[in-house]
Amino acid sequence: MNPTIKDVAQRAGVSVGTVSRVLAKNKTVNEDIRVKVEATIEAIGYRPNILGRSLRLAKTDIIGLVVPDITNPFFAELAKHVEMLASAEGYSVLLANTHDDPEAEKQQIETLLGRLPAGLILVPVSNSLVDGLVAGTRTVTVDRPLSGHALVAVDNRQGGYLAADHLLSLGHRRLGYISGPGTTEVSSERREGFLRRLEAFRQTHAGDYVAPQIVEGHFDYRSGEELGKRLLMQPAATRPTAIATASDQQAIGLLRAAGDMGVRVPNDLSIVGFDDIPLASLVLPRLTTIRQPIDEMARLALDGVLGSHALEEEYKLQPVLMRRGSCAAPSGS
Amino acid sequence: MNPTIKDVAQRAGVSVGTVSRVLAKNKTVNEDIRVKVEATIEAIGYRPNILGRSLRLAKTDIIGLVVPDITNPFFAELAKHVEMLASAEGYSVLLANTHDDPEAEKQQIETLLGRLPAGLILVPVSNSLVDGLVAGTRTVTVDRPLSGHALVAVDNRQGGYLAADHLLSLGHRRLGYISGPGTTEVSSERREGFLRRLEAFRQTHAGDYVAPQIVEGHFDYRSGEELGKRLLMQPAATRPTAIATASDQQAIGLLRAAGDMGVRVPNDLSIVGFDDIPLASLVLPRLTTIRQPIDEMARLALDGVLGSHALEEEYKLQPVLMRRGSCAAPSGS
DNA sequence: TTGTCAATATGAAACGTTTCATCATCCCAC
DNA sequence: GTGGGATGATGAAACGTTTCATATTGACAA
Repeated sequence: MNPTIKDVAQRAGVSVGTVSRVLAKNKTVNEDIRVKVEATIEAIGYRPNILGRSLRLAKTDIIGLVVPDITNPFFAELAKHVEMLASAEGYSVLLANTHDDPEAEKQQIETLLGRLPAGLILVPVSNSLVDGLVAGTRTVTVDRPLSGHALVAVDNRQGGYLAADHLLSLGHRRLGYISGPGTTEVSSERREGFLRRLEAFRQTHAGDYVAPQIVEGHFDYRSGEELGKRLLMQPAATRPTAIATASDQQAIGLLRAAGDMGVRVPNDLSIVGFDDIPLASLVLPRLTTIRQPIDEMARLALDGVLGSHALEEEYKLQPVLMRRGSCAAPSGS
Repeated sequence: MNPTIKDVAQRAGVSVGTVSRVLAKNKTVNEDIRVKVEATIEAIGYRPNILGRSLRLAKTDIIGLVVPDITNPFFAELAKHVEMLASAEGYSVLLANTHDDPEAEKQQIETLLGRLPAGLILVPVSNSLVDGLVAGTRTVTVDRPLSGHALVAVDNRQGGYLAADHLLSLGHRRLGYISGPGTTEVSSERREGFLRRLEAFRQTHAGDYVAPQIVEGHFDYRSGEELGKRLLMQPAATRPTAIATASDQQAIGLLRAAGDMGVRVPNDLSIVGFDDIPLASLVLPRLTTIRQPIDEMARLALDGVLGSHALEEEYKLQPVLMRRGSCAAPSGS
């Protein structure tokens, strides 16, 4: 088997306690001995057994990361940043997928907690608190709130607001909105922000105001495509000249629907997405979208989980509008 | 703190050894006692401490998964399947990104090995063997080979062959090929397969044969776009009527380049990708591509790592051509 | 010389399991 | 009634650390 601290101690002619203190770096240890022990460690290729240490210290160097679906580019991006930052601090990341299933989520979180992680970063799918979640582990939720826990998220209302504002200022009046599942807070906040801006517009331009057409589905490509078709299937006179979506995936699905139906973007239809996933700037046309500063979110989440200070309740970040090629003034104007 | 096995033993009036045997399920234990112990466990909410167990057993329930970039849809898909299968077997997945950097890879693998994983699933970026990697942990590489280790991969030559075959049979003669980095085996195999089919064609249709135009870059979107532009910038008379790529990301980049330059797909240009990432069937037009059976690859990799049988050297899977909308007969015909 | 203090090494306990060699019961055959 | 198997519980050791109380040493002051 691998050499243990005992082997090092024996070979270096000191006690295991001393070796341990050498390992701990900051402890006071006689220089000569330190050198000898370090040489021995090098010589026999000793690597501390992390299990022994963790058992003794009753904590691990592991961060649990629970996401609905790692295949979703937004969460993949989150995972990448979390992993980068965590490994820079000597932590490893344990990945779990919930597939948007509350039952699976509960299961996953429970086995994760069983591994005594240093902290948990969670994108929750349900509001059902897992037993012991509150008590035990430092937990930060990302993107979606979970009562009783710190949340790192973008200001979704502001995001929806920006999308509507951009389209209105380009001159669009007949707007469509492709929403995410009505049950999720994220989704309703984005929609709310969108509607709030429209409402403000109505206050000042009552005559010019047109009620938006809203459809609702999932956050994924397919849903964007289907709902997009539904909105675009109308005669040109009533069909929206611009559509905002609750996710870039939806927006890309919508792009596809538009292409299928011969609706040109941005000439006949303007589109603004949400998230700014990497692909957003690679589709044709490049997608105008509301960017979530996901690197910043990862950093805050990890700081929250690893930091020793008390957890804030909410870290709301400001989304920003990325103007690209999928929006233009309506063709009539 | 959490209740320990000692608490259970004490409360149930038995020894810790007995509780342990109850936990082990398959051991012989008196029925009454079993019931009482289980009740006690339930009553005080005892959860075995996994660190104590792992230390004693000198092994963990953790699978290390090392990929170049979790943001790449292909690896995200791999991670999803590995995680699903692993968690069904009671294992958790530790995720590490190497960013295609050999130094980072070495670092990541070393800290991973320090955690004594039950096995390692690795998409290697370099051929430098990590010390102790061979000796210690059951390791399976995926997608790319690493000498001395089991490999799960698609038959890349066959994939390239299929792509060329499809394009030839549609009537294309002036072919282009966008390759991945020449240094990677995966990339050269795909290209090789492509060229082999062309060579066979030349044998039988020497007069009809045109040498393919080959460009080389990275596997990502951007590279596909740039290299695509380079190929398409030629006058229509010499420009390829069909291009195969080494990845779907490249193909999607190429799609974008074509769109930018007013080259219509599939009318003016046929495209066939490689991988069949989820997005492939969602772009417009839907991408004809060489599919890697990634779920199967994940299953084989996990079986290899967890199974007790000796590791095979190679599991080569057969890729399959997915005919979708990005290919058509050349417009002249 | 003795006492004191600082510096630093030591040994053992503790973390929570599993396992193995013992030990206690009980039942049955003779 | 005794011997001997089964059956099943027990106690202790072991896994590899860290830490804490204790021991050792040397220097220096009184």
